[in-house]
Amino acid sequence: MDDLTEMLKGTLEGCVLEIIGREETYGYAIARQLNQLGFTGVVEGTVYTILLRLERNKLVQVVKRPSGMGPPRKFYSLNEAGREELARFWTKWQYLSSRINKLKEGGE
Amino acid sequence: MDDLTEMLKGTLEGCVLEIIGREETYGYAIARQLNQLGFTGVVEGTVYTILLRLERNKLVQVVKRPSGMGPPRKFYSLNEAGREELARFWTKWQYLSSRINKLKEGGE
DNA sequence: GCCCACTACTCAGTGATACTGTGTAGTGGT
DNA sequence: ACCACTACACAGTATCACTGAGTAGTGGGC
Repeated sequence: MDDLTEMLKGTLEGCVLEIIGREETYGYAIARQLNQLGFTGVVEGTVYTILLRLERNKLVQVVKRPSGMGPPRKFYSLNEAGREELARFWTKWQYLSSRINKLKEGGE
Repeated sequence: MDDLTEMLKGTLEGCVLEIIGREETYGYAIARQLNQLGFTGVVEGTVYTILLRLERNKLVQVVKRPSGMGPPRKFYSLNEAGREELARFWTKWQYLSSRINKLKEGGE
């Protein structure tokens, strides 16, 4: 698939929120999961910047735990603000994608 | 609706291409049409920057015509490269939106 | 013991995009 | 003369995904 970078803007962060909302997880695993989900070309560096942003914006709770497979991992889970942000994200996605699809189907 | 700015990145240009592809039209009209289609908050300045970019990237043909209602209008229509770009845009949209919707519906 | 692959995170800098604000200008109504 | 509406351009800003370089821990092959 072509480069999706620009189209991911504004949606990738929401996708990361969704993944974290399912179960407590960490950056390296999120990156691999995204790629497995078809978000090809999303590299680790990108995921880490999003995670640091989520932390800075106080949307997640962070716990550091030893790994056994390498350096310690930072596990992320959503707090109340994060769950609200995730809900807002899906509302916006629903709104926008429906408009775009209508435009695509020839709607005026 | 909340601010859609970030989510529009990478898709708004494609939407403008789609509108131009339907019939020859001009910036001011495109801006009003977008708002009518539910893309609220998209202002004229944004549309003009996109149009100038499309022109610079040689995806459109431009014709200037007097208006009778104000200053002359710049009418845009797609050339072959523009139609190809539009097709690529919809392919990418289809790909990405399907992945995101699958994620939303709880798919792993 | 030494290198290398894999795991795991950080951070400064880049490129692309939508938006803001300001300016210019033509037409028509009061 | 003034104002509203139409119509476009352009410099500057904010945000976001990405790049590249760096730091570290674990374990396997030689």
